Order: sequence, then C-alpha cells, then structure tokens
Amino acid sequence: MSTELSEPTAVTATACGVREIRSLVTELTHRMDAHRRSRIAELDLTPTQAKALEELGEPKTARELAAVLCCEPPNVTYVIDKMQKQGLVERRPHPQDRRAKQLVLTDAGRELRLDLLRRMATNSPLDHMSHDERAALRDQLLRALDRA
Amino acid sequence: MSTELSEPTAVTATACGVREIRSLVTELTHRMDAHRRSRIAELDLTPTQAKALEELGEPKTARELAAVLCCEPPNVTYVIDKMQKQGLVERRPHPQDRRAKQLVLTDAGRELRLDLLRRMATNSPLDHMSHDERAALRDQLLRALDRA
DNA sequence: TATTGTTATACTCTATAACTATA
DNA sequence: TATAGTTATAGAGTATAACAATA
Repeated sequence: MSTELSEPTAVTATACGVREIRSLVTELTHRMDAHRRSRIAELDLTPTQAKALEELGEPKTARELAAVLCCEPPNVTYVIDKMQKQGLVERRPHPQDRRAKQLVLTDAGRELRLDLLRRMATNSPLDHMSHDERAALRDQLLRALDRA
Repeated sequence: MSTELSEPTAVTATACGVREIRSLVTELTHRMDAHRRSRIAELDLTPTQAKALEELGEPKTARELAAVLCCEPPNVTYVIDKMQKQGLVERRPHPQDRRAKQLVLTDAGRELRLDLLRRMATNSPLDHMSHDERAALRDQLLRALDRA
C-alpha cells in the first residue's frame, strides 16, 4: 500500500471506473480476436488475407481495398499477389479506367469467403449470452460510444 | 439482395447480435487505443516501451517481463537496451540468482511512469459517462466475459 | 542437464520513393 | 499534370537458434 500511495489511483478518484472498463473491454477484444484468429487459421489464411476476402464481397480496385484495409497500395499488391497465386482472386481490367484494375474473387475465393463468414458465426465468445443480455450490452456500448 | 441471399447472415439469425456487438467493441477498443497512443506519443515512447514502463512498477527479470509483454526474451533485450540508453531502467544483478538480472526503473523511469499513468487517466473516451452508466457498462462486460 | 540473458540472424509486415501506363 | 498500380527498398518488430554464465 505504501508504494501504491504515489500511484495516480488517488488522483483520479472520479475516473476510477475507467481503468477497470478499459481492462474488461481489452479482455473481451482479446477473446474475440482469438476466436477470429482460430477461425482464420482453420482456413490457412493470415488476418489481412481474411479481411481482404471479406471486403471483396463486391469487386474493388486496389486503392479502394487499401482504404478499407487501412494500408498503403503497395501492401495491397503484396497481399493480392499471394491470394492470386492461391487462386482466390483475379485482376481484371477496369471497365471505365484502363489504369485501374478490378480485384474480383474467383469461384474458389467466393466459396472460401462464405466458409469464413460461416465459421466466424460459430463458437463465438458471446454465444452464452441470451438475446436480452446482448441487447443490454449493445445499449451500454452505444452509450460508451456516445451513440445511444 | 440476391447476392446477399447466399451470405451466412440468414444462417445465423439467432446469433444476429454477435456481429453488431463485435463491431461496437472493436470501435470502442480503437478509441481507447487511439487515446493510449496519443498519451504515449506525448512522452516519446513506443507502445511496447510504455507497457514495459507500466509493468516495471516493481522490478522484474527479463523473463518475467517477457511473460507480461507476451513476447520472447530477445525482444525484451531489444526494448530494455533502448530504455537503458534513455536512462529509464537499470540492469542489476539478481540477489538470489546470478544468471538472472533485475530490471529496475531509475528515478527518471519512475517519474516518467507516474507521468504516463496520470496522462492515461485524462481525456479518456469514457469521460462523458456518469458513474452509474459506467457501472452498468462494467456489469454487462462482466456478463459477456461470464464473470457476472 | 537445465535455465538466464544475450547475440546473430531471418522473416513478416508496413512504409516511402521511383517507375509505367494511362487520364 | 495528376492518378493507378507496381517495383525496389528500407525500417520496425518479432521469432528461432546458438552461445556463455550460472543453477
């Protein structure tokens, strides 16, 4: 206790719940991430490939994909190169702009995407919650995000 | 709608809230992370250095620090090397085990650590919530984590 | 023989700059 | 001249393997 006296715990008495909530949110995120990583690993995908697969439900240009992946265009080239070698995606000429390319999932890519989405919906760390409990959690999260 | 018919949304009607909750939790985490990164950047620290600084409230061996940082021992050497050059931490002989080293914060390190903890408690993305709202959020999070 | 911390090394991911082909 | 995608390259961060000192 003596060493903890100088900790800013006392300073922030009014904000005392913030740390606890932070750690709870962090733990929930870790669990959800672990779940996602497991489902992704079952399909031999990296997290970025999985995100790209999900986002390519409709065709996108490399720049559009870069925007949703929050990365730079060269990284899209990097990721799509590998997915193309795996036969998951094709680069087609863009119908309106000959500089651009349309990234389109192959049949195998579409199939894998649906498989991923289906797996993501199974064994969720929230499966034990009832509908009402989830609604209550959602409402509190919306309040935290100031969107209640 | 025709293309979405094959999406697993319909398959998981009972789990429909899971995706929404995931995205809300993810967004809240992003906001908290952004807040943390800002506070850390104010002190010219990297996220890993900041975490190490927080964890070194009491002295630890390199392996102990590796455990809490969820990384391998060589990375602790990597991180502590830089913090030692900055005069934040010392490597002392371990009193019980001459193979090990005790990582101990210097006065400057302790001061910076308290500064970091204080800053972390300011301008939190949860500051707009009342005490009761935070308590309700905490309870729902505990329920989600099955610790209610 | 096992363990601690370090060194040497390689790999992954991400970013910037320069290039090409279009616009 | 500006933009789309690619290539070349460099950097941060993390991992594994081998080593010296100690248990």
